[in-house]
Amino acid sequence: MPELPEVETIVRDLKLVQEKTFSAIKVQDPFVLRQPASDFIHALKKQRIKKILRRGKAIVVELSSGKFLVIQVMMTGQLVINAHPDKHTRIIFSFSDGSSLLYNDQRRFGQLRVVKDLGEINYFNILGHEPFSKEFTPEYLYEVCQRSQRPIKNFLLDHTVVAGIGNIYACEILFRSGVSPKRPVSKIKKAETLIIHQQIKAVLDEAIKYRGSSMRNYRDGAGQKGKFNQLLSVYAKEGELCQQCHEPIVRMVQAGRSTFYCQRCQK
DNA sequence: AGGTCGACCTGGCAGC
DNA sequence: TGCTGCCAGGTCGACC
Repeated sequence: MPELPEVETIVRDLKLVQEKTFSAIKVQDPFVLRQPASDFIHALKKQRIKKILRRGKAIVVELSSGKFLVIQVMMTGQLVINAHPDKHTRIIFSFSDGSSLLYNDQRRFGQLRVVKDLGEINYFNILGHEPFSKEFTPEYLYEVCQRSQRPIKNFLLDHTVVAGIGNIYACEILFRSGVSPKRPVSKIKKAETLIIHQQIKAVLDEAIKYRGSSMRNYRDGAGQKGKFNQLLSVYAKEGELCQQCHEPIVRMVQAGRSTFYCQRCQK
């Protein structure tokens, strides 16, 4: 899905629908719901949106009933305000003031549901620290690294370790840190975890400022693409020359997913 | 028990 | 043009 910066951008854009009240919900494709459509509609109708926040890569909409609408957009989900429905529109939310919000999802991996308690969704129970929380310290990162032999790339993708980092930003963070994606985390020195910790925050923060990266499907709440692509150094740049040493960027597969890196700059 | 892999879906693109 | 195979931002459960 959209990773942390993209979901954060969507959540910020959704401030526009805060305080609005759902008047109608049209389920075009119940496949994306994790409960019967009638339950979903019933739980939302006439509810006012109190607050919208992000946890990991999930969007949490707090309703006036005290329940939560949870949206995981996964790879291709979009939430777009006041747009025209198309063939990928799965849910149409209408508000009492005449405005609307569409949930579009090409691949239908996304999931929506209304719950009383976030603990009903296991994702929230196992999620690690948020990168921008005070709990996410260099000491924490170093300590969890000691307990594993996995390559650092796979480790950064593990949302039970740290929430919100996906394939694009894991690659970029490691490039900026000068650390090879293959390095077993237990072999990473304390000074290096300090740099990686710093780069996690720096890369994600910068990507949020640029409203995320749009490789293919990602769009913000207004239906616009993110602009961080132009600042990517390695992701999807196989064969292009490293901006630092001019060696070609290499692609390899780790845990079934593409990793892009510079063999000379990342040790 | 930690870690990896395939499945879940649809569609775009490269190569033949 | 049309087919095949590969690839894609995530997550979970099965399996080693």
